[in-house]
Amino acid sequence: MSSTQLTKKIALVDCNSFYVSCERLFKPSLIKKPVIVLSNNDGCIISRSNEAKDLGIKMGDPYFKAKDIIVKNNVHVFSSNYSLYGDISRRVMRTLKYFTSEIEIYSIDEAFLDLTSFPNDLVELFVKKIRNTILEWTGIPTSIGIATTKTLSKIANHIAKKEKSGVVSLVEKKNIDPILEKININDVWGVGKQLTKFYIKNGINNAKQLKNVSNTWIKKSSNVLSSRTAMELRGISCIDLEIHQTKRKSCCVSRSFGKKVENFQELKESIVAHCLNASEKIRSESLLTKSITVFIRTSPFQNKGKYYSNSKTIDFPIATDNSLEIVKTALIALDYIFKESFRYQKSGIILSGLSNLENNENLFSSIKENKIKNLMKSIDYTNLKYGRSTLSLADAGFHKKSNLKKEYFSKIDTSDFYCLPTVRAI
DNA sequence: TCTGGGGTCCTAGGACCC
DNA sequence: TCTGGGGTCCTAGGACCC
Repeated sequence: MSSTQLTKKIALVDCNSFYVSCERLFKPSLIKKPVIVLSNNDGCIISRSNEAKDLGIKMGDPYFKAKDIIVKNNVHVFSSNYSLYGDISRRVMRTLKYFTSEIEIYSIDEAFLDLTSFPNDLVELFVKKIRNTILEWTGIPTSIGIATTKTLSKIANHIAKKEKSGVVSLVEKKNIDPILEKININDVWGVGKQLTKFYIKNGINNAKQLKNVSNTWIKKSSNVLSSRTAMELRGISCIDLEIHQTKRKSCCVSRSFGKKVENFQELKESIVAHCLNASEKIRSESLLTKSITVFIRTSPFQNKGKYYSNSKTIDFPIATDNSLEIVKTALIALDYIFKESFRYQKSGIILSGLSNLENNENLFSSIKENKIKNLMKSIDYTNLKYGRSTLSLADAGFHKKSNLKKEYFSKIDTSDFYCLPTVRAI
């Protein structure tokens, strides 16, 4: 095998305007039209079609601030439909796995592939085939960037987004400096708001300049992560692909309220609902939690009324996945931090110190515990079969209309039989 | 009037020990 | 009355990602 065969080749596959693309699947008339998708509560803009980007609509902007542009330009608006996006995402990832098992699913719409074993001259052709297959099998357009490190593949992908072919490889490029020079420092993976400010202050404005800065200086003035980024720009791979799925270490469930909440009862109901949600999640992944954090806060954006934000963490005596115990503990924590006469905007819980159920077979497990285990199992089974919160706790409130705004919901659920479109023969 | 949700990792600083 | 220094562990908060 020649040495070129061994060049590290990492591809980053990224779905274009993913949430927008998912909505377009069911409304093809929206292709080439400006479309945006909003976050929970129709709060922020979290996905934009290229046409919407061209109108100057910014990622993360609050919806109400962009409303003028949206109305004036007839931008199509959707509330987010996460179960749809999750399902489409699984289809995309399954398609990728059909091509290679050397894959790290990085987010709902991105995956890294290790294509090192492919000959350099065939790799571009191969990813074009991948791209076409994803489009054909799922209807989702993607961009693919290939390079010798993760950070460089991000940059290749960034460029691919603007190419018609949707594919860009930097692997065989002798000198990529002219390319790196055109990449703004804040577009480099791992460089956020704070680092951007810091780098610009020190005369580092683009990826090429960061690449040429000394490691010791970066480490001294920032941290190891930043020096890794610079190394990766030099083509030295420091961030490995995580091919094997690792279990998560924490599980957070939180929501903003559609309408501000002032009374304790309503806050309590939201916390109970979050707990049931989170404990169901960790049980489905065979995890136990060591501690729970409850947090509540008022809106940080409103000047009227004072700001209040607080949290409380409580450890469990023994790691648990028992909804009842988790709820009970959460309510004790809530009692600690709740204060009257604030207009609460958000509440949430975090389960942390998660560990494997199998490694925790407890010597003291009693008949009572087995009963609880069986109860949890049947709750999960019922809710899976008949829909979320068929079985719940009285504390979560009865038949409550959820305090969540979703004005532009597409009402499509690809995992629900009753949402199948009907076709009639004429 | 209206500003999302869910993760990971690193570091500084305090507590504690010898 | 004088009052060290170094190590480890833990946690809260910050920065980053999508």
